[in-house]
Amino acid sequence: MINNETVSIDRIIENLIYLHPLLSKSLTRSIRSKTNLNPGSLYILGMLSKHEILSMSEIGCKLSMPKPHVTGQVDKLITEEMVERLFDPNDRRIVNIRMTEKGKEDFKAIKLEVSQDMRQRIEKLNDEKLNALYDSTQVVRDILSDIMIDTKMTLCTKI
Amino acid sequence: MINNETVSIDRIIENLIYLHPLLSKSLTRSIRSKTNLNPGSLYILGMLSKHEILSMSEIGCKLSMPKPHVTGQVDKLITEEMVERLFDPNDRRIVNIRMTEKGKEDFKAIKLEVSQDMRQRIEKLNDEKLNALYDSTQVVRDILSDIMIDTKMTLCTKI
DNA sequence: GAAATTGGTTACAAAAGTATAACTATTTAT
DNA sequence: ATAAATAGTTATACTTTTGTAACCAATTTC
Repeated sequence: MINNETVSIDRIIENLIYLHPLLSKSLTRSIRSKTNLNPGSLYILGMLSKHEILSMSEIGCKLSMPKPHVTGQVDKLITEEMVERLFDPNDRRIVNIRMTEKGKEDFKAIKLEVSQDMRQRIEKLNDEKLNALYDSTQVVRDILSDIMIDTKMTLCTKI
Repeated sequence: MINNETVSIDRIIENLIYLHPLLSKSLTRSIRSKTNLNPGSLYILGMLSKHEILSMSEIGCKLSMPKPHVTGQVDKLITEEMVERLFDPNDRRIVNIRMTEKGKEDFKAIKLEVSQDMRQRIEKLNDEKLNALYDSTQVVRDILSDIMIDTKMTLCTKI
Protein backbone atom coordinates (compact mmCIF):
# COMPACT_ATOMS: atom_id res chain seq x y z
CA MET A 1 0.00 0.00 0.00
CA ILE A 2 2.90 2.29 0.71
CA ASN A 3 6.19 2.05 -1.07
CA ASN A 4 8.14 4.82 0.58
CA GLU A 5 8.35 4.77 4.37
CA THR A 6 9.47 8.32 4.90
CA VAL A 7 6.63 9.71 2.87
CA SER A 8 4.10 7.70 4.79
CA ILE A 9 5.47 8.83 8.13
CA ASP A 10 5.26 12.42 6.98
CA ARG A 11 1.69 11.83 6.03
CA ILE A 12 0.87 10.16 9.33
CA ILE A 13 2.29 13.09 11.21
CA GLU A 14 0.47 15.55 9.01
CA ASN A 15 -2.76 13.72 9.71
CA LEU A 16 -2.15 13.78 13.44
CA ILE A 17 -1.23 17.46 13.43
CA TYR A 18 -4.40 18.18 11.54
CA LEU A 19 -6.47 16.01 13.85
CA HIS A 20 -5.43 17.67 17.03
CA PRO A 21 -7.27 20.99 16.79
CA LEU A 22 -10.28 19.14 15.45
CA LEU A 23 -10.52 17.18 18.66
CA SER A 24 -9.74 20.20 20.79
CA LYS A 25 -12.54 22.03 19.13
CA SER A 26 -15.21 19.60 20.03
CA LEU A 27 -13.92 18.36 23.35
CA THR A 28 -12.21 21.19 25.16
CA ARG A 29 -14.96 23.68 24.53
CA SER A 30 -17.75 21.51 25.82
CA ILE A 31 -15.70 20.37 28.79
CA ARG A 32 -15.46 24.00 29.69
CA SER A 33 -19.06 24.87 29.14
CA LYS A 34 -20.69 21.74 30.48
CA THR A 35 -18.63 20.79 33.51
CA ASN A 36 -16.95 22.56 36.36
CA LEU A 37 -13.78 20.61 35.74
CA ASN A 38 -10.79 21.63 33.68
CA PRO A 39 -9.91 19.68 30.57
CA GLY A 40 -6.78 18.62 32.41
CA SER A 41 -8.64 16.85 35.18
CA LEU A 42 -10.83 15.11 32.62
CA TYR A 43 -7.74 13.68 30.98
CA ILE A 44 -6.62 12.43 34.35
CA LEU A 45 -9.93 10.65 34.76
CA GLY A 46 -9.51 9.17 31.30
CA MET A 47 -6.15 7.76 32.25
CA LEU A 48 -7.44 6.46 35.55
CA SER A 49 -10.36 4.73 33.89
CA LYS A 50 -7.87 2.82 31.82
CA HIS A 51 -5.12 2.18 34.35
CA GLU A 52 -7.13 1.87 37.57
CA ILE A 53 -4.39 3.11 39.86
CA LEU A 54 -1.67 5.61 39.07
CA SER A 55 0.75 7.55 41.21
CA MET A 56 0.97 11.30 40.89
CA SER A 57 4.18 11.03 38.92
CA GLU A 58 2.77 8.44 36.58
CA ILE A 59 -0.18 10.67 35.82
CA GLY A 60 2.12 13.56 35.04
CA CYS A 61 4.25 11.28 32.94
CA LYS A 62 1.47 9.77 30.89
CA LEU A 63 -0.25 13.07 30.26
CA SER A 64 2.89 15.13 30.12
CA MET A 65 1.64 17.45 32.82
CA PRO A 66 4.05 19.22 35.12
CA LYS A 67 3.86 17.76 38.59
CA PRO A 68 2.52 20.88 40.25
CA HIS A 69 -0.31 20.92 37.77
CA VAL A 70 -1.15 17.32 38.54
CA THR A 71 -1.35 18.19 42.21
CA GLY A 72 -3.81 20.99 41.52
CA GLN A 73 -6.01 18.97 39.21
CA VAL A 74 -6.12 15.98 41.53
CA ASP A 75 -6.98 18.29 44.41
CA LYS A 76 -9.96 19.46 42.43
CA LEU A 77 -11.04 15.90 41.70
CA ILE A 78 -10.72 15.04 45.36
CA THR A 79 -12.92 17.90 46.51
CA GLU A 80 -15.43 16.62 43.96
CA GLU A 81 -14.99 13.20 45.56
CA MET A 82 -14.26 11.68 42.16
CA VAL A 83 -10.87 10.24 43.09
CA GLU A 84 -9.15 9.20 46.29
CA ARG A 85 -5.60 9.11 47.54
CA LEU A 86 -4.15 5.76 48.50
CA PHE A 87 -0.94 5.82 50.44
CA ASP A 88 1.50 3.19 49.41
CA PRO A 89 2.60 1.07 52.38
CA ASN A 90 5.75 -0.01 50.58
CA ASP A 91 6.92 3.49 49.83
CA ARG A 92 5.27 6.14 51.91
CA ARG A 93 6.37 8.90 49.58
CA ILE A 94 4.13 7.66 46.81
CA VAL A 95 0.56 8.89 46.53
CA ASN A 96 -1.58 6.62 44.42
CA ILE A 97 -4.79 7.87 42.87
CA ARG A 98 -7.88 5.84 42.10
CA MET A 99 -11.35 6.78 40.95
CA THR A 100 -14.17 6.45 43.43
CA GLU A 101 -17.46 4.86 42.48
CA LYS A 102 -18.93 8.34 42.36
CA GLY A 103 -16.07 9.35 40.11
CA LYS A 104 -16.78 6.53 37.71
CA GLU A 105 -20.44 7.40 37.50
CA ASP A 106 -19.81 11.10 37.16
CA PHE A 107 -17.19 10.53 34.52
CA LYS A 108 -19.57 8.44 32.48
CA ALA A 109 -22.17 11.19 32.65
CA ILE A 110 -19.63 13.86 31.85
CA LYS A 111 -18.37 11.97 28.83
CA LEU A 112 -21.93 11.78 27.56
CA GLU A 113 -22.46 15.48 28.15
CA VAL A 114 -19.18 16.54 26.70
CA SER A 115 -19.46 14.47 23.57
CA GLN A 116 -23.03 15.35 22.72
CA ASP A 117 -22.13 17.60 19.85
CA MET A 118 -19.64 15.11 18.48
CA ARG A 119 -22.10 12.28 18.99
CA GLN A 120 -24.74 14.02 16.95
CA ARG A 121 -22.32 14.47 14.12
CA ILE A 122 -21.12 10.88 14.25
CA GLU A 123 -24.66 9.56 14.35
CA LYS A 124 -25.31 11.03 10.93
CA LEU A 125 -22.63 8.85 9.35
CA ASN A 126 -23.74 5.89 7.29
CA ASP A 127 -22.91 2.42 8.53
CA GLU A 128 -19.91 2.04 6.31
CA LYS A 129 -18.26 5.22 7.55
CA LEU A 130 -19.26 4.48 11.10
CA ASN A 131 -17.53 1.14 10.97
CA ALA A 132 -14.49 2.66 9.32
CA LEU A 133 -14.30 5.32 12.02
CA TYR A 134 -14.74 2.75 14.74
CA ASP A 135 -11.97 0.54 13.45
CA SER A 136 -9.64 3.38 12.66
CA THR A 137 -9.94 5.21 15.95
CA GLN A 138 -9.28 1.91 17.66
CA VAL A 139 -6.14 1.31 15.66
CA VAL A 140 -4.85 4.83 16.12
CA ARG A 141 -5.56 4.71 19.82
CA ASP A 142 -3.91 1.36 20.32
CA ILE A 143 -0.80 2.12 18.37
CA LEU A 144 -0.36 5.65 19.64
CA SER A 145 -1.01 4.77 23.25
CA ASP A 146 1.60 2.10 22.82
CA ILE A 147 4.32 4.28 21.38
CA MET A 148 3.54 7.67 22.91
CA ILE A 149 3.47 6.67 26.52
CA ASP A 150 6.76 6.13 28.25
CA THR A 151 6.20 3.10 30.35
CA LYS A 152 9.70 3.31 31.67
CA MET A 153 9.39 5.81 34.45
CA THR A 154 13.04 6.66 34.08
CA LEU A 155 12.20 8.63 30.99
CA CYS A 156 9.80 10.76 32.93
CA THR A 157 11.67 11.67 36.03
CA LYS A 158 12.30 15.19 34.91
CA ILE A 159 8.65 16.05 34.54
CA MET B 1 -18.23 -5.93 12.59
CA ILE B 2 -20.43 -3.98 14.94
CA ASN B 3 -23.93 -4.96 15.79
CA ASN B 4 -24.94 -2.20 18.15
CA GLU B 5 -24.56 1.35 16.88
CA THR B 6 -24.80 3.15 20.18
CA VAL B 7 -22.10 1.07 21.74
CA SER B 8 -19.78 1.69 18.85
CA ILE B 9 -20.35 5.42 18.96
CA ASP B 10 -19.54 5.40 22.65
CA ARG B 11 -16.37 3.58 21.89
CA ILE B 12 -15.44 5.94 19.09
CA ILE B 13 -15.88 8.88 21.39
CA GLU B 14 -13.91 7.21 24.13
CA ASN B 15 -11.11 6.59 21.70
CA LEU B 16 -11.11 10.19 20.57
CA ILE B 17 -11.19 11.50 24.13
CA TYR B 18 -8.27 9.26 24.96
CA LEU B 19 -6.41 10.29 21.84
CA HIS B 20 -6.56 13.97 22.47
CA PRO B 21 -4.10 14.37 25.34
CA LEU B 22 -1.80 11.89 23.62
CA LEU B 23 -1.49 14.23 20.68
CA SER B 24 -1.26 17.28 22.90
CA LYS B 25 1.59 15.69 24.71
CA SER B 26 3.76 15.21 21.72
CA LEU B 27 2.76 18.21 19.66
CA THR B 28 2.01 21.13 21.96
CA ARG B 29 5.13 20.67 24.03
CA SER B 30 7.53 20.62 21.16
CA ILE B 31 5.77 23.47 19.42
CA ARG B 32 6.49 25.50 22.51
CA SER B 33 10.06 24.44 22.93
CA LYS B 34 11.13 24.36 19.30
CA THR B 35 9.41 27.32 17.68
CA ASN B 36 8.64 30.88 18.57
CA LEU B 37 5.05 30.40 17.45
CA ASN B 38 2.06 29.49 19.56
CA PRO B 39 0.27 26.23 18.99
CA GLY B 40 -2.68 28.31 17.86
CA SER B 41 -0.83 29.89 14.98
CA LEU B 42 0.50 26.50 13.93
CA TYR B 43 -3.06 25.24 13.66
CA ILE B 44 -3.88 28.22 11.49
CA LEU B 45 -1.01 27.31 9.20
CA GLY B 46 -2.29 23.74 9.10
CA MET B 47 -5.69 24.93 7.98
CA LEU B 48 -4.21 27.30 5.43
CA SER B 49 -2.03 24.59 3.97
CA LYS B 50 -5.16 22.63 3.30
CA HIS B 51 -7.57 25.37 2.25
CA GLU B 52 -5.19 27.80 0.56
CA ILE B 53 -7.22 30.93 1.32
CA LEU B 54 -9.42 31.57 4.34
CA SER B 55 -10.99 34.68 5.78
CA MET B 56 -10.41 35.58 9.40
CA SER B 57 -13.88 34.39 10.31
CA GLU B 58 -13.46 31.11 8.50
CA ILE B 59 -10.25 30.44 10.35
CA GLY B 60 -11.91 31.10 13.68
CA CYS B 61 -14.82 28.95 12.64
CA LYS B 62 -12.80 25.96 11.50
CA LEU B 63 -10.52 26.01 14.51
CA SER B 64 -13.10 27.21 16.96
CA MET B 65 -10.98 30.15 17.98
CA PRO B 66 -12.54 33.37 19.21
CA LYS B 67 -12.16 36.07 16.59
CA PRO B 68 -9.89 38.30 18.68
CA HIS B 69 -7.54 35.40 19.13
CA VAL B 70 -7.41 34.79 15.40
CA THR B 71 -6.45 38.42 14.90
CA GLY B 72 -3.60 38.10 17.36
CA GLN B 73 -2.27 34.86 15.97
CA VAL B 74 -2.46 36.05 12.38
CA ASP B 75 -0.68 39.25 13.38
CA LYS B 76 2.14 37.13 14.68
CA LEU B 77 2.28 35.11 11.49
CA ILE B 78 2.35 38.30 9.47
CA THR B 79 5.27 39.76 11.39
CA GLU B 80 7.02 36.45 10.70
CA GLU B 81 6.10 36.98 7.03
CA MET B 82 4.55 33.53 6.92
CA VAL B 83 1.09 34.67 5.79
CA GLU B 84 -0.28 37.69 3.98
CA ARG B 85 -3.53 39.60 4.02
CA LEU B 86 -5.53 39.76 0.82
CA PHE B 87 -8.30 42.27 0.70
CA ASP B 88 -11.40 41.04 -1.00
CA PRO B 89 -12.45 43.37 -3.82
CA ASN B 90 -16.01 42.06 -3.71
CA ASP B 91 -16.50 42.72 -0.01
CA ARG B 92 -13.99 45.12 1.43
CA ARG B 93 -14.79 44.07 4.98
CA ILE B 94 -13.33 40.63 4.44
CA VAL B 95 -9.67 39.96 5.12
CA ASN B 96 -8.42 36.83 3.43
CA ILE B 97 -5.31 35.07 4.62
CA ARG B 98 -2.91 33.07 2.53
CA MET B 99 0.47 31.53 3.25
CA THR B 100 3.50 33.11 1.64
CA GLU B 101 6.17 31.02 -0.02
CA LYS B 102 8.34 31.64 3.02
CA GLY B 103 5.45 30.51 5.18
CA LYS B 104 5.14 27.25 3.30
CA GLU B 105 8.82 26.52 3.60
CA ASP B 106 8.99 27.49 7.24
CA PHE B 107 5.93 25.45 8.03
CA LYS B 108 7.44 22.40 6.44
CA ALA B 109 10.58 22.83 8.52
CA ILE B 110 8.58 23.49 11.68
CA LYS B 111 6.49 20.37 11.16
CA LEU B 112 9.68 18.38 10.86
CA GLU B 113 11.11 19.93 14.01
CA VAL B 114 7.94 19.63 16.00
CA SER B 115 7.27 16.04 15.11
CA GLN B 116 10.76 14.75 15.65
CA ASP B 117 9.95 12.95 18.86
CA MET B 118 6.79 11.47 17.38
CA ARG B 119 8.64 10.54 14.21
CA GLN B 120 11.25 8.62 16.12
CA ARG B 121 8.58 6.65 17.87
CA ILE B 122 6.67 5.95 14.67
CA GLU B 123 9.82 4.88 12.87
CA LYS B 124 10.21 2.02 15.28
CA LEU B 125 6.93 0.46 14.19
CA ASN B 126 7.06 -2.59 11.97
CA ASP B 127 5.68 -2.31 8.45
CA GLU B 128 2.34 -3.82 9.34
CA LYS B 129 1.64 -1.36 12.11
CA LEU B 130 3.01 1.49 10.06
CA ASN B 131 0.58 0.72 7.28
CA ALA B 132 -2.26 0.33 9.72
CA LEU B 133 -1.46 3.67 11.31
CA TYR B 134 -1.17 5.32 7.93
CA ASP B 135 -4.52 4.06 6.75
CA SER B 136 -6.27 4.70 10.03
CA THR B 137 -5.09 8.25 10.55
CA GLN B 138 -6.15 8.96 7.02
CA VAL B 139 -9.63 7.61 7.63
CA VAL B 140 -10.03 9.39 10.95
CA ARG B 141 -8.82 12.62 9.47
CA ASP B 142 -11.04 12.43 6.43
CA ILE B 143 -14.19 11.53 8.28
CA LEU B 144 -13.65 13.87 11.20
CA SER B 145 -12.65 16.81 9.07
CA ASP B 146 -15.81 16.18 7.14
CA ILE B 147 -18.19 16.08 10.05
CA MET B 148 -16.48 18.36 12.58
CA ILE B 149 -16.09 21.42 10.44
CA ASP B 150 -19.13 23.57 9.90
CA THR B 151 -18.94 24.48 6.28
CA LYS B 152 -22.05 26.54 6.60
CA MET B 153 -20.76 29.82 7.88
CA THR B 154 -24.12 30.59 9.43
CA LEU B 155 -23.34 28.13 12.20
CA CYS B 156 -20.24 30.06 13.09
CA THR B 157 -21.37 33.65 13.17
CA LYS B 158 -21.33 33.77 16.93
CA ILE B 159 -17.72 32.81 17.32
C1' DG C 1 -31.10 56.81 2.70
C1' DA C 2 -31.64 55.19 7.55
C1' DA C 3 -31.24 51.03 10.27
C1' DA C 4 -29.58 46.62 10.99
C1' DT C 5 -26.10 43.22 10.02
C1' DT C 6 -21.55 41.52 9.17
C1' DG C 7 -16.28 41.15 9.25
C1' DG C 8 -12.67 42.51 11.70
C1' DT C 9 -9.95 44.93 15.30
C1' DT C 10 -8.93 46.72 19.90
C1' DA C 11 -8.87 46.48 24.78
C1' DC C 12 -9.34 44.14 28.86
C1' DA C 13 -10.39 40.42 32.24
C1' DA C 14 -10.26 35.68 33.44
C1' DA C 15 -9.18 30.74 32.96
C1' DA C 16 -6.01 27.08 31.98
C1' DG C 17 -1.64 25.35 31.37
C1' DT C 18 3.52 25.67 31.82
C1' DA C 19 8.02 26.38 34.14
C1' DT C 20 10.96 26.89 38.03
C1' DA C 21 12.56 26.87 42.52
C1' DA C 22 12.25 25.81 47.20
C1' DC C 23 10.76 22.78 50.47
C1' DT C 24 9.28 18.33 53.31
C1' DA C 25 9.29 13.53 53.86
C1' DT C 26 10.89 9.24 52.61
C1' DT C 27 13.90 6.03 50.55
C1' DT C 28 18.32 4.47 48.58
C1' DA C 29 23.28 4.40 48.21
C1' DT C 30 27.76 4.60 49.96
C1' DA D 1 25.25 7.31 59.55
C1' DT D 2 25.53 10.55 56.22
C1' DA D 3 24.68 11.96 51.53
C1' DA D 4 22.10 11.67 47.44
C1' DA D 5 17.98 10.73 45.11
C1' DT D 6 12.93 10.42 44.73
C1' DA D 7 7.78 11.64 45.36
C1' DG D 8 5.05 15.08 46.16
C1' DT D 9 3.50 19.83 47.61
C1' DT D 10 3.65 24.84 47.78
C1' DA D 11 4.46 29.21 45.86
C1' DT D 12 5.10 32.18 42.13
C1' DA D 13 5.58 34.06 37.57
C1' DC D 14 4.53 33.49 32.97
C1' DT D 15 2.31 32.04 28.43
C1' DT D 16 -1.54 30.70 25.93
C1' DT D 17 -6.19 30.59 25.29
C1' DT D 18 -10.94 32.07 26.19
C1' DG D 19 -14.69 35.40 26.82
C1' DT D 20 -16.82 40.07 26.59
C1' DA D 21 -17.75 44.40 25.17
C1' DA D 22 -17.02 48.28 22.52
C1' DC D 23 -15.89 49.95 18.27
C1' DC D 24 -15.10 50.99 12.98
C1' DA D 25 -15.94 50.17 8.28
C1' DA D 26 -18.48 48.02 4.76
C1' DT D 27 -22.56 45.85 3.28
C1' DT D 28 -27.33 44.59 3.23
C1' DT D 29 -32.13 45.35 4.18
C1' DC D 30 -36.07 47.79 4.21
